[in-house]
Amino acid sequence: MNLKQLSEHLNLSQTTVSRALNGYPEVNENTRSRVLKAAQELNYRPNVRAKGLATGRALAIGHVIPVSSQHEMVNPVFGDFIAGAGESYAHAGYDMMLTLVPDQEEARAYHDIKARGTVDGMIVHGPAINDVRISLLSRIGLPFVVHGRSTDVNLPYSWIDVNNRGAFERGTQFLIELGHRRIALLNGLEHMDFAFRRRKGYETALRNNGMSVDASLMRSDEMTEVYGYRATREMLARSTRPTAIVCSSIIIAIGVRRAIHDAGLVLARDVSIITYDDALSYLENGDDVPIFTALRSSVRYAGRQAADMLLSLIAVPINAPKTRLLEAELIIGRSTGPASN
Amino acid sequence: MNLKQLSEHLNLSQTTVSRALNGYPEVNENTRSRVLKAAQELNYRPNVRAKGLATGRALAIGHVIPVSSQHEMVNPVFGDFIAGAGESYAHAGYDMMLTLVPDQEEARAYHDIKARGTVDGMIVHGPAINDVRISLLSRIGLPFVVHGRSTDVNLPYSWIDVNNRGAFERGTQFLIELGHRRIALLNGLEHMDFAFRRRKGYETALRNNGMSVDASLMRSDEMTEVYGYRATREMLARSTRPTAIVCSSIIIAIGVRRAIHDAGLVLARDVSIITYDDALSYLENGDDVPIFTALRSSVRYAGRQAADMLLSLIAVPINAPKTRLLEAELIIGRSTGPASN
DNA sequence: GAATCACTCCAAAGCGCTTTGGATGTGCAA
DNA sequence: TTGCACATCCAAAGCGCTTTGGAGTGATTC
Repeated sequence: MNLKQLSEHLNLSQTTVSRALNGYPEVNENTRSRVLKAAQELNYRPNVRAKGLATGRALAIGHVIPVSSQHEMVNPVFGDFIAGAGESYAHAGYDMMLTLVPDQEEARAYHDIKARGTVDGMIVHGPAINDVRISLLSRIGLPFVVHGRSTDVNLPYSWIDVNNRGAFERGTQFLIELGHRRIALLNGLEHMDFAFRRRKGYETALRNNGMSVDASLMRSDEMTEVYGYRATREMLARSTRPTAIVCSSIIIAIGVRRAIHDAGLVLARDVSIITYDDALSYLENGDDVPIFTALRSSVRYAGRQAADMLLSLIAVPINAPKTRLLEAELIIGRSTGPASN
Repeated sequence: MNLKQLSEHLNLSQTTVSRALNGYPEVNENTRSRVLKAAQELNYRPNVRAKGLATGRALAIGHVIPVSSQHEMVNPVFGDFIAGAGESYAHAGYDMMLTLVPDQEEARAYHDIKARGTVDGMIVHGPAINDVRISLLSRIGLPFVVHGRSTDVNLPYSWIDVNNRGAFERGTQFLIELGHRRIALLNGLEHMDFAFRRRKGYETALRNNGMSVDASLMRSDEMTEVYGYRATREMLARSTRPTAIVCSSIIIAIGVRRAIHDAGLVLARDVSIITYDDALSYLENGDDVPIFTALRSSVRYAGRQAADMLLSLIAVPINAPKTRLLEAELIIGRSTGPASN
């Protein structure tokens, strides 16, 4: 069933039917309801490609998912972010287009996508420090929203981010107030902007309290369970082991907990953990009482906000960049306690 | 830069340029290389929408992601499956289109997608027992591949699946041979086909060994860490607690491990765990020595295979349904030991 | 020398929609 | 009655591509 058939069936022109369906004023209300009724009954759906060709809009949003080429790893927060964004797209009648790209090829991928004309806008995932993609996309002229920010980029651009620095400063401060002095940081890869900011927050808290920053207590890697385990096992084997560990992901924290158990130590009593928590649907941080003391911010919510932001940028393109800074909340769970020595 | 501009720049017709770019024979090789060179230099990319309109093909594959409406949960294996599939699509020049749909509305979603004409084929995720979507898609006439199978559907259809039943039979048998007699099952939701088959496998192993199936040792729910924790805590509190637990997901197993620790018990010595492991990139089951004894099959690999299968079905539509049954391998880790009593 | 053929190329139609630029009809003021 | 505004509708162009149905040119065949 296409427009032509529908309009013949109604004895109307394609013009009128099209206008009736798209809510234009120059059509009689009786006619409009006739059209809508018939469209409903005949299960008519406009062909998106044709519509896109005619309007120049693709009615789709692109997500370029960087896949770590060394680790072949997809960021686990991705599913929930997408779930949030998908809700907004569905409401607005937009499709979501995914492209998975090895992280070095991202720049080319954006060019391709622009040239192919399959999307009206993009969400940029996983910004690094001084990320080239931002100036690239600005030049390309495709509306975009960054999930995160990029330190050292001084172009204006739209983003939604969590206050990573503030969150980690607060989390670290919390541990310091519990008496901890040897506090380790198991961070994500620090060329990533979020990880960079988290380290800054961690360091700020230490310095604010007159403590020195000890490089041997800081790690930076792809955020897996095994990483958390190994790094912790190694640190706990030292003569002066850390009494608290700050993790950049609940998955790391799970590995840390395993290492603590394996070492015959008790969580919260011997070693405290505080972790960042993206509130992933399948990795809820406990139910009534949180497992981990955590800095929580829902990545799903961020996805929905990012999508809304992008859709409004597309609707009114003259807009100045929009930004939104979310605060993570500190959740007290059962993984922290006063320093043991 | 579009075809018209490119062809004017080359002093050729659009026809010839189009044919040169698409590898048709009726064009002089000198001309073709001239065209290719110019296209390269001018960074020409055909507009996908226009191409799709003209050919009737969308050059995109649809994935409808069911979102559990009660739990707002996105299946965590999804990211890795997509990563695998994405590799195949990229090679073939296909885009990937995602639609997130509350699980009750799935049927309508497929109709919409077909009518909108945005995709050439679909991957069906998370099939239930007797899943209506299979007959629906057959009727709609859109090529599709199911990730999983659907018991009680007797139409022919293409699928790729793991031998869930065999895997769980084998895993349970392994525990029985270690002397376990009270073996619990923490399964996924059993209206889902994979979970149904897993239970069958588990029960088969018990029966084969003359053991009875004890409903109080079986749970079925959304596969989260908290579920694993709660169910285990509750079972361990009984007078006759299970000595081994079979889990349908490594995330459940992580919750189970936590409950075992919390109960003051020791993994493998007091309680054994064997789990299904999708080989998720961010939840690797340890490195050298696996954390959990597991039935492992890479969901990423399945994604790639599913995509290849679908692309070949699209290329040669007359094909009979393709099917592929993967075997999970049994990995011996440190979560299993002889029964303690 | 005419007919045939292979090789190259092109003009134009068509994919399903939107949108421009009227056309037609009606009511009302002058 | 004329003129005009307004409401309602339509024909046709155009979005960027593919593909059909030739057309032109030498070379080959008889």
